[in-house]
Amino acid sequence: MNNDSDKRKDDLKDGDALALGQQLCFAVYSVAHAFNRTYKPLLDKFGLTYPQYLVLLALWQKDKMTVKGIGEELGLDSGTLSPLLKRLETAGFVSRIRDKSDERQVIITLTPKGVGLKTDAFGILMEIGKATGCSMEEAAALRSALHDLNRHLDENPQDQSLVR
Amino acid sequence: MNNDSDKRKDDLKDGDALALGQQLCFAVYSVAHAFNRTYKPLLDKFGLTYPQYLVLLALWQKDKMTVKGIGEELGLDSGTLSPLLKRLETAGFVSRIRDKSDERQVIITLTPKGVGLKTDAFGILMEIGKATGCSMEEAAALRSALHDLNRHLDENPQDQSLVR
DNA sequence: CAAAATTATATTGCGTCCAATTAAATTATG
DNA sequence: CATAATTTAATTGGACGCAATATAATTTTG
Repeated sequence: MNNDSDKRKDDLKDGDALALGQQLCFAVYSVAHAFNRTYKPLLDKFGLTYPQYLVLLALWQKDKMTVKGIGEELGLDSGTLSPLLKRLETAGFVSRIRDKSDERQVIITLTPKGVGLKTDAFGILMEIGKATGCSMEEAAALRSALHDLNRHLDENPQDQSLVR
Repeated sequence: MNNDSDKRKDDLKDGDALALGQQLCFAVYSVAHAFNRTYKPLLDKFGLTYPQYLVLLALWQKDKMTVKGIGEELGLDSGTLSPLLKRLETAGFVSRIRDKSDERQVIITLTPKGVGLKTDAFGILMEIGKATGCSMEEAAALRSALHDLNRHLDENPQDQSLVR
């Protein structure tokens, strides 16, 4: 059923706030995919996926972390990491050894092959740097803005409707 | 303090360029996950996932798109969209009808239920806006920077190392 | 027109992701 | 010190995301 005010519903002053192009979340979503596409051919040479590469980045900073420790660094849980780490182990980049003093924990350690890959990572870093088209300063500024955004989103009070 | 030669082993000029915190890609990756976590409780109320919500956003802008058309809007292929759209159909948000004039194409159309959800989407938009902690201007600036980055990454010449 | 090439969608397989559950080990408590 | 509560990983199931392949419809070309 029509009336003469049909059109008004979607003429909000600023165009349509629900347009994909106006959504910050979609911009982030798209860039995340774009990074993935850019990394893929570089990481394929080593048989790595991007999340696997992130785990190696974490281990190059601090070797011998537990699964939980890696999860905290990357924001991933054991549901993601357990199978991922098994694949890294099968590929020979890390070892998984249960902590003798606390058998609940599994210590992830870089193998020599895993350590050796760090050298190649600088090449990847360079390629990605070029691909972004950002200067160091631009990249730093963008990173900073994203860190702030991340902090805000994570501080977001969880859904209160279910909290007694 | 220690002997000044101690720290030389890993001082590649600017600290460690491979640190997770210094990687723009990881900042983007983390924010994408953070957005997902923020959206989840809001979308759960409607039984939607975030990618499904993106499809609806696209259809609210332009209804009756083909699978390919939606894929171009969102940067997704049929491997992702075919099952996703079936779930949206099963949930009653869209219909999938093969184009009579070109039976290769499937036209995705919003059902009344799918159209009706647009009203609720404004509420979600508001919640997300609050959660970002960004002003309109900050969000617009960040979006713009991300669009530039996206463009650069997608323009990145494909791996030339295999091309002779 | 018939064969070949192209296009649009669907399917399969693998690797994330996350929620929920399970199992084992450790710590806290009565 | 025995049991309850907590902690850590692993597992399971559902949903992306993408590469590779398959299938059917359309267009191109010889």
